[in-house]
Amino acid sequence: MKYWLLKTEPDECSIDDIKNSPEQTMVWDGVRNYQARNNIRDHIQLGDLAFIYHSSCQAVGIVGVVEVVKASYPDPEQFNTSSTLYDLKSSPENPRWFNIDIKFKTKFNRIVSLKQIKSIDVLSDMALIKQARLSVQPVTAEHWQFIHSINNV
DNA sequence: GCCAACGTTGGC
DNA sequence: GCCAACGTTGGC
Repeated sequence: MKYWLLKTEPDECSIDDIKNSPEQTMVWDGVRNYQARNNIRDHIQLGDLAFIYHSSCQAVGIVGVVEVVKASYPDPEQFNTSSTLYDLKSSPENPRWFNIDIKFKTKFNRIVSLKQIKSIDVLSDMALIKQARLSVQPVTAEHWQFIHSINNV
């Protein structure tokens, strides 16, 4: 089992939106970056866990955990000409973009803020810091556990 | 809202 | 395949 971090703008989709969805499950779509796509398509597996990270908002940081309940499949919206996610250069025979489905697991009592993460030596080599714009990124078991230990204090 | 960082596109 | 121009992300 692997660990991940998924970025989202809470105005679009927050941890509460996931929690309040039917079956507490939602489609994770809209990823249009190749490295993030590769992580979704090739590496994320059923049963993996992921942090949800709120970006571009007042309180930036990790807010909870979700579980991958469906492995990658082509995003149907890339073929929908009236969708903002439409991609002219993609085809059903050779799809470019992939979704997963995720299910709410836990919401942290307190956010683990980006500021906190940046201030902790052990976490300084997280992709979150080193590769600030990667919206779907792996998290090591060490970092995963460390962040949980912060939250539990 | 600004703007630095950086990913993508497209001409050559 | 290079790289300038352009577009987007995301912290502040």
